[in-house]
Amino acid sequence: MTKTACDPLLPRNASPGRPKDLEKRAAILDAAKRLFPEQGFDGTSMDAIATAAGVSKLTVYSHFNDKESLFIEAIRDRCDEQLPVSMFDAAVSGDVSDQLMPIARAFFGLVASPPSIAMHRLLTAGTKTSDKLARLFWKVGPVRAQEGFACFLQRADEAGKLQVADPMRAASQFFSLLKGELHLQMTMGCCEKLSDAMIEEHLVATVDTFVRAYQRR
Amino acid sequence: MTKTACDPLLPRNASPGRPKDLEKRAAILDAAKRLFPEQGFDGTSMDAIATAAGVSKLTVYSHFNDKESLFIEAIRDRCDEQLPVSMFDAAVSGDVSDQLMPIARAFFGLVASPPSIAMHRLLTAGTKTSDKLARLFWKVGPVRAQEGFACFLQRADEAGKLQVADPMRAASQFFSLLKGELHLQMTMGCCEKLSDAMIEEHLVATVDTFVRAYQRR
DNA sequence: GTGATGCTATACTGGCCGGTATAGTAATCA
DNA sequence: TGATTACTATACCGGCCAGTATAGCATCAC
Repeated sequence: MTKTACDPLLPRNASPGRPKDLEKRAAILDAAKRLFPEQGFDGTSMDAIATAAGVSKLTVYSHFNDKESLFIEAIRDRCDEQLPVSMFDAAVSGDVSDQLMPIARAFFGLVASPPSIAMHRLLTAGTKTSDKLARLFWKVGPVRAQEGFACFLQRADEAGKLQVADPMRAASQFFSLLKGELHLQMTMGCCEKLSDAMIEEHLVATVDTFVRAYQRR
Repeated sequence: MTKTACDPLLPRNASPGRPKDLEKRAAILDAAKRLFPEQGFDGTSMDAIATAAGVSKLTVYSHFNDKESLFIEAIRDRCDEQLPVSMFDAAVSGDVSDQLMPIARAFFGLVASPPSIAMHRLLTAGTKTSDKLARLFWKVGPVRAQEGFACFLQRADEAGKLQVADPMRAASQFFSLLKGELHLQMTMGCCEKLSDAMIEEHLVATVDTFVRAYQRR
């Protein structure tokens, strides 16, 4: 029997000619995901992206309609990647502070990472483009994390470890405290050194304050 | 007697020709202070500033060396203007929460104002130029406010109203809580509506949490 | 093979912008 | 009055960039 190269069960490639190279598309997207956060929207030229991807500029335009489309896809990808999968599904047991500390470390490590800082800058740049993105990011980023952590807090409340009337607000407060002035300094780029000891001290103080505010009374 | 126009007691105008028009300089600076926050550094052209100031572009360059110099002077001016003069000098008396609420309202009103948001965006833009500025802003802005509030907290501690072991950290935490996710949403530009009721609710919850964490025990 | 399409290289258009040049007018001093 | 300087208007330079055009080569389906 003749094994036709075009399996009718697979998604039919409508166009007869040479198919687009998906690896090139990925390379372009990778370059965009790296360059946009590094240099901003205005600061990143399509030529630079094409060069970084090892591809001609026209190829970039054949895969993506224009600069804005590419930007949006790149940022959306980054959001998905950085989303912590399941950080809050631990059962409530033992000392609450001991359970909060790893969560605090993970969250701070996430938002304080250079890609997250770069991301944050892009989203707060106030561009027309970044507005649509910000709404999208808000749903898949902060909101999802808050819901997960609020869930954990509710379980802690039910287990009698904490007293949390409004878990979503408490979760939001916890994350705000965690970011704190350190995160602000980082986004501004005027962070002196930020030793690990300082960070750990900050995390401990944050968990401490949070537990004092929401301890059972 | 002849009243010479050149009073030797006044600062001597070294140059013989026509003096620079200080009003024009002020107009340029005003335009820059308005346009830079609105449109960012890259997004604001020197032509636009000259036009907005009702002045020729060359006059702009005669008063300011280049775009970066103008940017720095404009932002520095804004920082000085928005600095809250003395917000924390109230004596500690009566219910602490009642004293914290006006501070919370004032601080939130300040950082949530459109000029502050625009300012914040500029400082976190990550430009080479904004780095120097951020350090400068850090001293005259957040640090000064934290010192003032930390002073208030220390007095509250000494009066037995609160129990604050580390006033500076507590002050930082209070401000972080106050900004919270609302401020983040604003800087991203995806704030839905933000009714006054929501804001007041947020402020009350913040003060409440803060007092619970730092109440005397 | 044939035809259709993807990719590359290069060059180009049109526009914006930072900064400069020129030439003329206005204001101030001696 | 004359010298000097500020200011305006306009034009220009050089550079960067988004996006397009052209022409040739590469790769796929049939």
